[in-house]
Amino acid sequence: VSTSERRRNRRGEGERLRAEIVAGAAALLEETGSEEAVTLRGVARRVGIAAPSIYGHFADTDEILQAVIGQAFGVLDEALQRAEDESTEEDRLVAVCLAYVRFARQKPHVYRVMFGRHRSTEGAAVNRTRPVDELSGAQAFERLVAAVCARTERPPGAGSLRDATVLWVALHGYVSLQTAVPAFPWPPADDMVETLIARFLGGFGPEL
Amino acid sequence: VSTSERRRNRRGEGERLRAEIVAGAAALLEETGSEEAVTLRGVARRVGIAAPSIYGHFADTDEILQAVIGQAFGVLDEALQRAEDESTEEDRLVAVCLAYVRFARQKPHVYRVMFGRHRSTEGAAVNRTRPVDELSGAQAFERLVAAVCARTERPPGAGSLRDATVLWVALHGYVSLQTAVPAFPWPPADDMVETLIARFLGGFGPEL
DNA sequence: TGTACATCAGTGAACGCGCGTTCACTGATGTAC
DNA sequence: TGTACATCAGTGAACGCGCGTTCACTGATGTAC
Repeated sequence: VSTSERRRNRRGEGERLRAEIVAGAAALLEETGSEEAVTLRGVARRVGIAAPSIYGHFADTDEILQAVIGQAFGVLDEALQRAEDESTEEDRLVAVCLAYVRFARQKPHVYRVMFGRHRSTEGAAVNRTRPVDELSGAQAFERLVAAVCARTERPPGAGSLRDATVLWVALHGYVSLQTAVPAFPWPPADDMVETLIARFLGGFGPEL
Repeated sequence: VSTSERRRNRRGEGERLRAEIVAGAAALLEETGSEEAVTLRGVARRVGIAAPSIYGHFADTDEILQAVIGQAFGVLDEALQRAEDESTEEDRLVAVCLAYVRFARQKPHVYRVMFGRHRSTEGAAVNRTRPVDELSGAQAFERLVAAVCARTERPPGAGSLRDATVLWVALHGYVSLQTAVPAFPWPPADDMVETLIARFLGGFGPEL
């Protein structure tokens, strides 16, 4: 995302601007730390285009944010997959959890928007529980479930859904609070992740 | 917070408006679910006064939000204290945790603002860890520490700070995600809290 | 007890600003002949 | 190979709106005499 002069895209490559807009909005969000700073005109300035040029690709600012969120879920999933691939079954859970925490710490404000907005319109029905695999982030969550199963040496099932939920909740609480209240005396991230896993999967953490 | 006609406060009672502004801002935040909806003019409309009337009590909108947050921390602390008072040492931890969760569920958007904004300016130094008791919510946190100690039958100390941190992180993650992703198949709140505490204490939750 | 006056609580009109959105447009680029 | 043309990618100016903020003000209320 540079500030240098923009060259108009060639014919047939108009879709490139779409990607630039998403990248610009993500950068703007992460830099300012404020969702309110992500305005249509603000994004246009950041990308280096005239404001109306956005309408060719997005109907409104919310659509841009949705695209930012969607892309971020993809990046998160890739990070978890890499952690999966580069770990043994034994240390997979730690690796996946650390990758999750690292993702959240690298893009704290994008992360906050991913998991901090009330998304009541997700799917058709409101006030209705849906299967996990229909929600955004489903793939990432499934990786966590798989890593839990690898660690507890149990087959996937309702129990591992519960286990993964408990662990997810703890990881999310950790990274969110660390971003929001940096002045709190947090333990080092590795320690914290290990402790969370040990405690919430029924083992004993260090120093307990 | 009514919409009925306002009567001008009598002499010497001008401070009443301050409280009305804070209440109006909190109501507006909770109803709209959006921090962006809490504008100076919006709050004035909600309270039923002219916009400039606010300047007698607050310098800007952020000051109003700070007051809302401060008051909410007071309410949270009172709720936890009530839970303390009405419980035995044995079931104190469950009672305090449930009170925390209930508070967050009753005012989910106020809660989100309390713990979701990056407060880098808290205290003088930036990027610097501070003792817990200098942060907002310190009293509430101390109640959690005390409840953990009551349950583990250990004296307060570094270990219980760590314990309370781990539990806090889990509770916060739970209530935040439940608000943000209501479509996720969450277990009932009581089950979830019990599971979190049971796991956290190194025991075994139900169905594990 | 009455009355003039200072003060307090709050107002109404006006401003400049950035926002989202519309409209007619421009100019480069590829294509048909 | 040249040229007319359609199309594509993006622009500039303008609009109405709600916002924060200022300013001089109003009118009720308590107080001093």
